[in-house]
Amino acid sequence: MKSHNLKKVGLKVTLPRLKILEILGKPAQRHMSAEDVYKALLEADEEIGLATVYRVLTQFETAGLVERHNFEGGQAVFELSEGDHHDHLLCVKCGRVDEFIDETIEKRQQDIAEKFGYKITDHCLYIYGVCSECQK
Amino acid sequence: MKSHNLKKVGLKVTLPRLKILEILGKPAQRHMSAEDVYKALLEADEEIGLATVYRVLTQFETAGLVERHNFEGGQAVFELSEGDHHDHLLCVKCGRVDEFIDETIEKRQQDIAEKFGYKITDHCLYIYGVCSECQK
DNA sequence: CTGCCAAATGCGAAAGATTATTATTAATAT
DNA sequence: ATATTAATAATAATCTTTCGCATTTGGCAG
Repeated sequence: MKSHNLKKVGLKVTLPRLKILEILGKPAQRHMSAEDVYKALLEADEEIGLATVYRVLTQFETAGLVERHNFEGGQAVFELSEGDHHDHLLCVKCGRVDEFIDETIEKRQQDIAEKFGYKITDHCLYIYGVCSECQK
Repeated sequence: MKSHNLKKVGLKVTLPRLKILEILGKPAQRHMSAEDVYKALLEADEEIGLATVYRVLTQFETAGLVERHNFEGGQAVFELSEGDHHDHLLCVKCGRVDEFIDETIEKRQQDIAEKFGYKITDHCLYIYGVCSECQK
């Protein structure tokens, strides 16, 4: 069933790709770095090289299956994209990530881009802070 | 006069630091990567090591003198901070960067963070697009 | 002004993240 | 089932950033 998506974007259905999709699909661990995905694969007893993970994630990004985020911290983070755009709230203490969408902000961004003469291709909003748990 | 800032944040006034401040201060080239700064220093006939550039930029960031941005493209980018917070519009074709500030968005972010129980420490909004020049 | 000491720098090496190379293997169309 | 083409594994290479340590320098006491 997932293989459907791969075929649709012109990618062969291979075991590494399916496994990586599966890992990213688990709601517990959205927002994973390539390294994270690699480790998760090892834990699932899948012998898939780190280079392959990077290659596949980049292909997925190009195909629009995942989104790449440049959060703070050096490593890019990937997230399965489900059509719905959203922005992010990140806890600087525990690394927790929350997602949100706000129409007012979306609209304002359009207005601003227009005012500057830009044609938007993409945008991202990261709010860093301390989550309720970590404030205690 | 610039050395004033350095002293105020508890950093010794050294030639590398002054030169780096000077480079970042030129309006033509805000938003530079460490490598960019390093090259600019070489062009100004200043023999300052790349490691020092990184070290100094990180210290400046800690001291609040510059801001670090994780734009797309692997390298972090630094910008002299002048008190005024602002967000960024980036052209994906030519690399141009425009700055803006929008109170409506700022306010909404506060509301959202509050709703999720976060205490904001920082935030950044990057709008990627094609600038008016590059649309021609 | 001189010299001391902590702090800063330079250089090279190391670490971390990501991409490229190439021989081998697997997926797909026929 | 087989040929064709793309994907993978493994390793090396690259790029960005940081670290360790010997040397130098800025700030300050005398």
